[in-house]
Amino acid sequence: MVNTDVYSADKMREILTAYLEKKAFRKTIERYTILECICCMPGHFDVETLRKYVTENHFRVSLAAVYNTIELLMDAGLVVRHQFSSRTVQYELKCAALTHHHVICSYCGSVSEVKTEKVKIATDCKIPKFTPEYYSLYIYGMCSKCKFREKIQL
Amino acid sequence: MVNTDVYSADKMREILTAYLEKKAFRKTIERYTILECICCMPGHFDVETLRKYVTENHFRVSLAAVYNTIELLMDAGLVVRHQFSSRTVQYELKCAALTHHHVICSYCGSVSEVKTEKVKIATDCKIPKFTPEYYSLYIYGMCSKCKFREKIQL
DNA sequence: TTTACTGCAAATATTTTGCAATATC
DNA sequence: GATATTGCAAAATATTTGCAGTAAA
Repeated sequence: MVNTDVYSADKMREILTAYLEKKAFRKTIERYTILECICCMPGHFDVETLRKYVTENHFRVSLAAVYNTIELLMDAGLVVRHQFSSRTVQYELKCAALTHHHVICSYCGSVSEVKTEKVKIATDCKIPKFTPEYYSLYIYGMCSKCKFREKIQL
Repeated sequence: MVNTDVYSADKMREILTAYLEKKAFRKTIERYTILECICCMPGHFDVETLRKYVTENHFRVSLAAVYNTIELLMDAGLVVRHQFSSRTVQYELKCAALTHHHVICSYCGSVSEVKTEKVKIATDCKIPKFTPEYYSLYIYGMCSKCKFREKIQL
């Protein structure tokens, strides 16, 4: 059973600390600040938006540090990556991502969400030689706007 | 109910033709050749590999045409995009993708597959204002190799 | 004949890397 | 004090675009 609670910023800081200690990585201000900022950002974000947010609200960080840190936070299990369309890579707090799946309109590219409880994923067989930790489901289709647009053009 | 048959190359050519006619796009040799080549390629492929394959086996196509055509084939519902890791965008025939979900090791990045029938996805509620057409499920976790590696290091 | 599509090369966007400076351990 | 991590800028990579030429309708 996967835990779908949204963690507090405190809890996440603890997880990051435990991860850094286990891996013997350094506890830099940048790493904690970037995590802090991610916790403050609502929903999805991209690298540029995150960097702007950090820089404006706290202090200057280099692009390299942002990329490094996101990679590290993904490895620590705190952040996940999404690629909804070819252009933009987006990220999201993993504990937030666990609460919903993504619903993507193939026609206009709009992204919405559906609560995890409303979708059941059941693996009949255990996957051989694999221990699942996280399911990421993307539901593609046509949103009502595009459906309407299609209708009136016929 | 989603059709999970793997189409023949003929069937796909027909689908492409119907799509091009409906949209009043032109039937260029490049479009048919690229689709043909995709049908010959086993499993996933990236833009560069596809282009190399087309060029080596048939005739020279520009990168721009490859990008254009992949975009078009995705719109036609013949091809889907995957992004398993940050580096590589991969594509796959949609009718092939429908037969399996992707199982990705978060630690070493290896990608394997699990048959669609072995995983049940059930939406309890209809998704409001949305018509689903295609489900894409990524199962992240730890493969046996990484599990073993982790074990012997403890 | 018209113009959508291609090829080519340049432009843009995104991500990574090398190296010196800095901060953590 | 040793060195992992940062900042910066340059390099590498991936994708898009402008324009002239070609070919589909």
